[in-house]
Amino acid sequence: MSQADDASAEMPDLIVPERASGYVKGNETREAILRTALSILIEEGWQAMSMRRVATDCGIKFGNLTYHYRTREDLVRELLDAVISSYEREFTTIVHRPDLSPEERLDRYCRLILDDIPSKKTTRFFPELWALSNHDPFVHDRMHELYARARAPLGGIIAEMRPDLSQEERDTLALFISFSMEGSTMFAGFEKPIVDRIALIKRIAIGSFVDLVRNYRSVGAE
Amino acid sequence: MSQADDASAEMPDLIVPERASGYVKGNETREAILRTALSILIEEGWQAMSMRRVATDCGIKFGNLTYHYRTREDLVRELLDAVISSYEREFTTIVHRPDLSPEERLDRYCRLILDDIPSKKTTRFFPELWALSNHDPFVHDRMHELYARARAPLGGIIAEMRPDLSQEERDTLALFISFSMEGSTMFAGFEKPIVDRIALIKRIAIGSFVDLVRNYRSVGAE
DNA sequence: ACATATTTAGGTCAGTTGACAAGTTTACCC
DNA sequence: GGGTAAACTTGTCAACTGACCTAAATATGT
Repeated sequence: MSQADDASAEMPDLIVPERASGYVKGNETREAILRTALSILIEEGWQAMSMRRVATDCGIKFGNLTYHYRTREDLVRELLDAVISSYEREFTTIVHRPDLSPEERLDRYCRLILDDIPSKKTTRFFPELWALSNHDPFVHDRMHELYARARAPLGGIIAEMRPDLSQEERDTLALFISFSMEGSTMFAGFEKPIVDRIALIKRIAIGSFVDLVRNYRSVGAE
Repeated sequence: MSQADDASAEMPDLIVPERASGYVKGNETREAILRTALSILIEEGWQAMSMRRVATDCGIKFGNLTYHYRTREDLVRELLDAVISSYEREFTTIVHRPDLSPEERLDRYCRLILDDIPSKKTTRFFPELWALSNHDPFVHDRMHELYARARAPLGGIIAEMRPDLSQEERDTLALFISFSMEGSTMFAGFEKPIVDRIALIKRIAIGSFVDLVRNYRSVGAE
């Protein structure tokens, strides 16, 4: 369960779209390229991730890199897609346990996300993504697509707990819970000030979310 | 000059440390430089904010810019400090109203922050700051210093409401409320998907926070 | 008005960047 | 094994970056 340690920070999960060329070498190289690029992005940030730097760190020639990714934007797009896809997979294969009560599943969902926050990959990657999404419509759309998908199971749980609420209210509750946890990245993330208090944070957060969904009163209701 | 005018029109607040040289022209120029730099940062992101670009947009010569800020890092540091200082001032001159109940002050505090989220300056600046803080210790420390200061009044309110709690628990409650609101930036910020639901967001968030502080139970207490 | 410190202009410099255009080598299929 | 497409190498290109340096213009205190 502990994602903070080991090599997961340096060799993060990546879902690389295979190119149907019949050759395997190219796909391997592309995966190596994306892994290297992500590593640089995580370790040193956006500006350090130049094409030449990626090629050098990856151990391939610059020309070879430009063969696989003709422009830098091509590389960036596929990198973001690969990383985002890995999170999608992580979040869709969960909380499908009809034996648990909605409250228990809400607890597990939040715990899963909060457990992931302190990982180096998550702490470093998402702020870069947020910043980039402010200036790149493609990144913006792709990112919110991911968030909507990651939020979906939460919406389902809330719908079970509160069938009396409107769709909009349920969606907004899910959204609030979701971005509340995202906000912890800068404080409870990797090498952040309060990593030691993360257990208490989890207790407060999850308790608050469960209470919120259970006791939320609609605008009109009195 | 045109860019600088745009900048001053959209984000008036910027606290530029005056350099005690007796000359006023230089201070004016430095303010114009920082305003221009912030404008570029907000409009086009980090990498677009080169020294030459700042000089051009500011309407001054490149050499003049390098006179005022010998290196790019000097410029960046003073820019971040200037912007952060403006937020500090904004957040410390509030909620000093003994006539209001703690609950009301908590409400106002949260409302103040949430009202600021959709502004272009806040939506664009902070993600850049978060990303940068992951790779620059100076930015990291300065940022968390700001957050700690902005969180202080919240801690005071919570202390009034819950004198039974330990310092750590109160601090962590304040932290949770604080970063919960920060997380809304990517979703309820400027030109973000759900700006139209922001009223409901505020209702949910503030209601949830008030309930949390009121009803939070310590770990040991049963 | 003068002397002095501050501010601005102009230019040079080496280094890096991304895109591109040839080539050569390698891997795969029949 | 030979043919072909993919994978890779090598080199060039213009553009841009930040740091630096010197001289001119300007503002300030007296």
